[in-house]
Order: sequence, then C-alpha cells, then structure tokens
Amino acid sequence: MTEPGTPSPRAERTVPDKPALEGLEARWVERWETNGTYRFAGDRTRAEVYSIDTPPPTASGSLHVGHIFSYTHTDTIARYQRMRGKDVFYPMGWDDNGLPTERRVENYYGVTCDPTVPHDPDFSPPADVATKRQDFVPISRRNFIDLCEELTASDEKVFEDLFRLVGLSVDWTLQYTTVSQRTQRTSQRAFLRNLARGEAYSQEAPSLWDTTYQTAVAQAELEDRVRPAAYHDIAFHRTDGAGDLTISTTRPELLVSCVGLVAHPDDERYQGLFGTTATTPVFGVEVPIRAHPLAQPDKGTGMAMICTFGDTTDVIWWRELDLDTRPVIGKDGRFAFDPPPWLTTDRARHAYGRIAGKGAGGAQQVMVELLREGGELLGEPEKITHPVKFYERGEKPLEIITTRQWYIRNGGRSADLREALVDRGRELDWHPEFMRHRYENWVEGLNGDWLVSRQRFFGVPVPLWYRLDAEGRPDHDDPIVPDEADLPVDPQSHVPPDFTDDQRGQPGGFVGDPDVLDTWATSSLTPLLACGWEEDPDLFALTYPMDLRPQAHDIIRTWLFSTVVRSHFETSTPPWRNTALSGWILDPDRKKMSKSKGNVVVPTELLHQHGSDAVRYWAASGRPGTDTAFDPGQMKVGRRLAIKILNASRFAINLGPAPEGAAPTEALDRSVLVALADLVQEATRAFDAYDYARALQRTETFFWSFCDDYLELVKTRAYGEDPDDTGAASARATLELALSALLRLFAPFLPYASEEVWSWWQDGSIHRAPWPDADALRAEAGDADPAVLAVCADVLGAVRRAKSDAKVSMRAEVTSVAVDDTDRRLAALAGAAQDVRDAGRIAELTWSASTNGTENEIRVALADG
RNA sequence: GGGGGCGUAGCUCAGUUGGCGAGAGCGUCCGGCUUACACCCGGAAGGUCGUCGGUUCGAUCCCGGCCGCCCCCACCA
Repeated sequence: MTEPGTPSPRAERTVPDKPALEGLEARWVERWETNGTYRFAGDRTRAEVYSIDTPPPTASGSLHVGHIFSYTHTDTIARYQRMRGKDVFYPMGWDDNGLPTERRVENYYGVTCDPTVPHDPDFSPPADVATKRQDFVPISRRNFIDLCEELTASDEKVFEDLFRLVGLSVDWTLQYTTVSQRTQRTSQRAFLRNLARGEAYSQEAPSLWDTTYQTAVAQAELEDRVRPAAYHDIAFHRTDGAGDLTISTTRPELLVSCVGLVAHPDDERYQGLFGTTATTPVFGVEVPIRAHPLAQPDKGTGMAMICTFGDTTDVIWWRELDLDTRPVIGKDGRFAFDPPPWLTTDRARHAYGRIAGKGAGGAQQVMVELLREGGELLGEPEKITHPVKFYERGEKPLEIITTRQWYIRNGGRSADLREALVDRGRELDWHPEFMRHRYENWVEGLNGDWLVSRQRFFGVPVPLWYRLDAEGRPDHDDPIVPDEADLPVDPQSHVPPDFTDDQRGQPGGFVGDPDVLDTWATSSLTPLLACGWEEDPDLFALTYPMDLRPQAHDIIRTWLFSTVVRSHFETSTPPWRNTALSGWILDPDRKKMSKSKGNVVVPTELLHQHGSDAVRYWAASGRPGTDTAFDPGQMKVGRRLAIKILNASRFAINLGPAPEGAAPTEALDRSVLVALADLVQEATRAFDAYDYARALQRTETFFWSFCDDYLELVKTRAYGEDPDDTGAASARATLELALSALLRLFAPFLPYASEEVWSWWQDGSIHRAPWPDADALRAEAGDADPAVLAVCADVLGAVRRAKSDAKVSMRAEVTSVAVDDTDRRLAALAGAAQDVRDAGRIAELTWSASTNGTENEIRVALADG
C-alpha cells in the first residue's frame, strides 16, 4: 500500500440536505468490508507494523457492555496508528475451548459428556431439553465435541456481527479460535517444547480440586467466598492418660483424616506435649503432637488438627512434618464407601459407616452427632462466617485431593525464575503505569507452579501417552511424545509411534493421557498463535513481539502473566511492548455490572437506540484503567456531537470550495489555525501515551467552540457573493483545512460520522487518511496571533450576554460596543473587527487602551426596543 | 496484615511540569424559531477542591497524619 498523500477536497461535492446518523452503520460496515479498508497488508517492515493481541472473548456467553467499552478503547488506538501510517495487524480470536463452552453446551442441549458412551454417528441432540442436570443425556466424547463446535460457530458469528456494528477496525480475515486444529497444534507444540526443556513436569501431589466439575484447578483460578461455618470444640485424648486436649475446627467431618495435632513451638501451654501422641475421638486413631510456626496461638485453643487435606495449610504441615496420608474424600466430593484401613476398632468402623458415601455437609452433621454421643463435643458449635476457597466458576468449596497433574514452571517454586519474570514485566510499558504493581504483587506472591492439566473433555489434549508395565501400571516418568509433525494428536484415539491400537490399555501396551490443558495454557499463547509462530515465519517476523496487549485488569494474574511466562520460555522476550488495562463498567449504583446481579444491558439495544458513534463516545470518555459508570446520558452527548459534526460540516462544505491557490490570509483565520495546531499536537501526544480519552476530550472542547465562535464569526465573510473576494477565499480555505483536520481527529472515536462527512467532499476513506500534521497547520498560520480568536470570542460573548439579559433575540441590533483592553489584544481585535461587527450585528465597534494597562472591559449598548 | 486506586458544583468527571477570577457536560432556572443544526442556539445560578498540619512569596496540585469509599493479594484450625 502506498503512503497516503495529504488529503485534498474534490471539485464536486455531494452533501445531503438533511444529514442523519440513521443508516450510517449499515452502509459503512459494508463498504469497509468491500474495500478492505482495515486489511493488514503485510508487505512492509516490522517498524511500519502495529500489531495488537486482541483478547479473544469467551464464545460461550454473550457480549456485554464491558466488551463494547474496552474493545472500543483498543479500536481508537488501532485507528490512530493506522492513520499514523502503520500497517495495523488487528486480528480477532474466539476463546471457545474449555469449561465455559462445555457448560453452555450441556445446558443448551441438555446433555453431558460421558467418555464411556460409544460414539453415535447418527446422533442428534434431544428434542426436549432437560432443565435439571441429573436429567441430562449422557453422550460420547466425540458427539459432545461436535456439539461444542456447532454451537460455538454460531455464537461467534453473532459476536462478529456485533463487533462490526460497534465499528471495530479488525481485519476480519485474521480470525482464529482456540479450539481449532491450528490452535491445538500450536498449544501442543508449545507444551512439548516446555516439556523438552524441563519447564513442564508432572507430579502426584495434593492439589485443589473442584468436586462439581471433577477437575484440578490452578491458584490463579481461585476466589474467596464468605460462607457460614461453625467452630466445633472437640476432645482429643492424651495417650499418656493425662487428660484431654481441646481443639477447635470448622471441619469436624475430616476427623477421620486426622494425621496429627500442631501448635506453635513457643506456645507455653503445649511445651511438654510436642513429640507425644493423642488419640482422636470417635475413631481412636493415635496421632503425633508436633510444633510448627504456622500454628497460631491465638486461634481457637492454639492447637489445631491436621487432616489430609482440609486446607492448604494442612498440606504445608503434612509435607514439612512428614506426616501420614489419610485421604477419604473422593473426586466426587464424597466419603469413600469402604472404611479406611487405619480404622481398626469396631466402634471406629461402625462410626465410619455412618458417614460413608456422604458429601461434606452431610458427613459433618453425622460427625457432630457421633461426637455428641461420645461426649467428645465440648459445648455447642459456635456459628461464624469465614472465607472459603472456591474455583471461580465453581459452586462448591474446593477440596484438596492427591492426584497426578502436569505443571508448567512459573516461578512459584524458584526465586530466580520469579525474578526473571518480574523483570520481563518491567520491560513492558503499562497503561496506566500503576497496573504494574498488580503484576509484581502477584508474581511475588506465587506459592506453587502452574497446574495446567484439567480433567475435562473439550479442550486441547495433553499430547502424551504412557507405557504400561506388565501389571498394567502406567510409567508416568517417561511419557511417549508425539512427533511435532503429527500434531495435533488426541491420545485417546491416536496411537503412539511403534504401538498398535489393540495395545491400548493392555499390560505392556500404552495408555493415552486422559486430560486436557487448562484454557489459560492455550490462551497464554495468543501472541504466538496470532502471529503464526512456527507456521508462518514471515508473518511472525513482521508482527512479533506485538505492540499492544489490551485487556481487563482482573486477569493480569492469569492471562497477562501466563502469556509473559510462555513468551519468556519460547522466545526469551516479552510478548509485547505495551499493555493497556481497561477498567470495569459500573452501574449507576457503583456496583460492578454482572449477569448475576441482573443489571446487564444488552449491547445491541444500546447501539440501535443511540447509534454506534454515540456508544463509542461514551466508551472512549472512560480514562484508561479507570472504572466507569454506565451512563446513557454520555451516549446522548455523543450522539449530539456526531449530529453536530454532520451539520457543521454540511454548512462549511456547502459554502463552496476555496478558489484555486487560496490560502488563509485573514488574522482571525490564521489565529484559529494556530489553536488547531496546538490541539493536534496535544491529541497526538495523548494518543502516543495511550490516553485516547484525553485526545477525545480536547478535540471535542475545541470543536464546540469552533462551531460556536469561529463559525459564527466567519460566517458572513465566508458567504461572500464573489468567490474571489480575498476575505471569503481565506475563510473557505481555512474552513477546509480545519474541517479536514477536525474530522480526522474525530475519526478514531466516531468512525461513522467522520467517514460519512469525508465521503461528501474527499476521496478515499478517512480511516486511511494521514493523521493531521501540527507543523503543516502552523505553517499555514504563519506568524498569526492566537489572541485574535480569543478577543473576538470575548467580545461576542459580551454581546450575547447583553442580549440575553435584555431578553432579546440574538439577531437584535447592537448600537455600539466599546472595548477597553491591552494594546496587544486591541491590535488583535482590530485585525478582525469586521467579523466581530457582522457576527454581533454591531453598528459601531470602538476600542481604547485600558487605563491601567491590564484590566479589560466591554460595554455593550443595545438599540432601543 | 501487604499492595494499589480514589475523595473537586445536585450527578458524571477534567484540571500533566505549584500561580487561572477553579472548569466541562448532564441536571436546574431564564431567554431565543438566529438563511448549518429546535436532535438547536444564547445566558444564569451552583464549589471553604474530604480533613488537619508541613514545605513555599503562593498549594486543588508537593510532603506527612487522620477520615471515608473501592480494587487486588495474603490469612482462612
């Protein structure tokens, strides 16, 4: 693509009689697509490319106002960079793999995935969609995945149409999905390379487990929720017979899993007990009493029971004190049916029989009864509320269950790596800057590596197999790795090299890894994915590392951080140069808008009601990184602005073209160009700092005074019957320059109105026109005095005030205006006196130097009547 | 407990190198069909810039202490 030249008006102009916003979206969306206005050319150098790592929206939900808000921010940057002459690489991805999609498919069709169900080639979804989960129809993994793909494809089309309506200048030929074959290939390749370099490893260890979804989850996906609970004081019996020990617990049902008691090493109450043992109530199991600094003397009785596993502190105690492992809760969150082997007495085994098969809540009730029956519950439970860890999408508290899982190192267990990743963060420019703290805060607070395997179905499979020994036990330490050329693989259906399908699951044969990779394990690769890593080297060289990652601030700890981790390992660079964090949308009560609160607004309705430019105006008024109130009032303001642009432009353009070779010669005209040059400079600086909101605000302020003052002042002269009249020629030349620049300043924000006006009198798309040039405008202005416009506006203002006070029409005649001011301002006024007389309908305008040289005064005398 | 953001007109917010009579829009009130726009135009009222100190000739702005609101992280027997 050739560098666009300086725009110049066409000779013939086509301006509608009654310009309107209605219908602009439909017309321009289509033309932009037909003309390839936003197409990435890819034929320039890296320095001339601006590449954007667009956040792939979750395809399984619906787009909400927050999407419109933040995607508009990015779009203003994209449009600005394009007008600065950059070849903008602006792809769109759809995040359609992972749990949200599974959940949506389950509910939408009333089905669940059961890998044991055979594939049904003639399957079609149930006609009557069940509403209750237990009534969902179990279907095979392959049928389930087919449904996932079907539904996401139609969801994505709806999203695309909405984003086009918003006016995102995305290159729609650059779409990717996170569950496509290409993405799976990239994701598996990246994982295998992590494995080969030792950055990925598997380990059997206690991990956080969601019993509803029956999958392990990662630290980054946790959230606290405050739940009711109760302290239960229960009696442990000292083995030496010297009495009982009281401990307080909120989870008495875990008593059967108790592997020890712990108190702080300095706790005087328990000094003699460390190293001795106690027996658990009800079950009579002997457990050691130990000391550990994490035990808090001021909590409960200062002595806690350690269970495998009640919470993450238990895991630490268990590991560091080298205690036994006594798990009883299964992956479904229920107590195992058979009594565990460490229960040896009849009483213990009988008691266990009463909690076997129950969930945590049911087991707790029974346990309290058992304790009470044995006189081992001291007093009544004391009700409290406390924070409990949940999977962010989960419905029940997490349990901790020992399972084999895959991890990618992220610095959680290595100070060196942690430091290296903090440093990578420092290589980024953060917008706004203070968001950097969230990143560093998170990285420095990590307490384990990144758990990437998930026990789910719809996702990128872990691309590995394991050899089975003679007893049919898998060898997890030496996985069978596919050749990169064979990716993507599904180890559940594909056979590893040197094996045959009938060896699957047989002793001496192999077994495929049943898990899929965490959705972030794939999302963390969006820069590699979008830029064609290992697939399109030319594109990759042209676009990576990318220029910008826009995203919401709440996923710094997940998406942003994990992307930095993967790029650090894969390319030894940060993934981008800049990251821009957008804020939340708050409803008018200052609460975060969300579906569960029922206060979401449907974006399509907003766009149709106010118009896309109006909604974009509201969005772009939100400062970077700042939470912003949902405000239809601002959309009305934006709509008014867009309409004003249409009308003012129509007026200016209809005055007729400036004669050949005309230039701004009048003092007032050149004065407005000086102010305009300042505006362009400021807007440019703001955009370069990613402060689109400031650029918009300054442009808007300028534009309204341009209309109210400059247009009014220049109107009469510009009408000039004789087009060769120098005053009229100067006015028209100035209006052309100013309007052209102003439209281009507005183009990133109001792409429809600005494009519409542009098409009336210019060739090509405004969105491919060059960004206005402050120096060129300054050159046109020459040595103009910026005070000219200011003084004229002051006088005009005084005249208006006088007319308003007298309650007469603005068209009323003014007998005389006398101005006292400084010499400099009077000189400025003198140069534009006729414009002021015309605009104010002033018969006589006089001026004289103010007596003290600084004060100014404007006296207005209205005609009688 | 650690980190971060924010308190300016009734509402939403600007205020960038400390000096303006502290601004805008919305809302309110008053006026006007003015040959671009009644989806409009003009005007007015309205603020001890959270609070108390400090630095300075001078503080909405810089420093410190409080008060209040919000977010993230940690703790979770």
